[in-house]
Amino acid sequence: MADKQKYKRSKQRERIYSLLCSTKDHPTATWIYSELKKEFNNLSLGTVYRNINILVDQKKIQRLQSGSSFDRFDGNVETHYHFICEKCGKIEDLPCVVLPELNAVVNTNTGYHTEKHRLDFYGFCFSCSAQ
Amino acid sequence: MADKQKYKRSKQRERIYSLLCSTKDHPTATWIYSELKKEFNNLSLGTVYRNINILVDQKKIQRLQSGSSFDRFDGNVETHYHFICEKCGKIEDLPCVVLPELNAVVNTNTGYHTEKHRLDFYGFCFSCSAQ
DNA sequence: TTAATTGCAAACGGTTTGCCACGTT
DNA sequence: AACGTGGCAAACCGTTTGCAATTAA
Repeated sequence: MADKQKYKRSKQRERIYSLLCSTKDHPTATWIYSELKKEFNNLSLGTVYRNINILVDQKKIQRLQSGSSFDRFDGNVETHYHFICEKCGKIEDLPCVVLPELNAVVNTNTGYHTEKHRLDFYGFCFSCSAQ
Repeated sequence: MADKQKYKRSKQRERIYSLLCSTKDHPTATWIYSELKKEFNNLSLGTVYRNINILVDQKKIQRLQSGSSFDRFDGNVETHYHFICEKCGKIEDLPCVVLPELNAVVNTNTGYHTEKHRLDFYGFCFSCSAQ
């Protein structure tokens, strides 16, 4: 995933991409694998993961994930928002007012009913932006 | 983690809880383990995980995580918000307007600089709330 | 005494990676 | 020819779990 990598075309990657664009679901790697296994008899899960990472690197698809790979825990159970450093992964509490009216926006403008949301802001923390 | 489980006290759990309350960082299980290993010589990581889950179950702490355990991917790289079903884990796109002014709120009211955020709403999807 | 908790080690499950053959340029 | 890609299987790593011994109620 180096910066100056030259990617070549591959049928598998193109199908993964078109498959992801053709659905409004938010597929998992395993689902993509089982779908494309029908077309590519010898497809392996490793290939799916490798290509997904390339596509994310190319910014053609996005990974829906909170940030770091392991769970983090918070002794503060009150709703509050977080600032997540895109470089070091540090999570900091935001001294911001929580906006319960966001729930109301969703409840009146969509068919969904919600009473809870999660809001994370991304950027560089002080020490990382100083570097 | 059944509903009518009666939890007994344990020194380890009480220290995990007080440790989580004493810091504004958002520790990982491994960090908690290495801190408390100093006090409990034979502490094991399994104990930390078990007690974390109990504390989450008791709603004394919160787990900072997006939802399901495996990554999901989206062919739509435009910023958009999601509705996540708390029961089945399904992720759906919200036909909502994105609110770039939320970034401005953070940038003017806190010391942080952000140009990107992620907003997830939680609730029950149509089929799960029908049940 | 009963049942929850612990430490230990093995198992789990999603993801990554090393290797070598194959495909693209 | 040079090098990215695929398939396969093993490795990785955070988390969970089975078990026997310990501890709280």
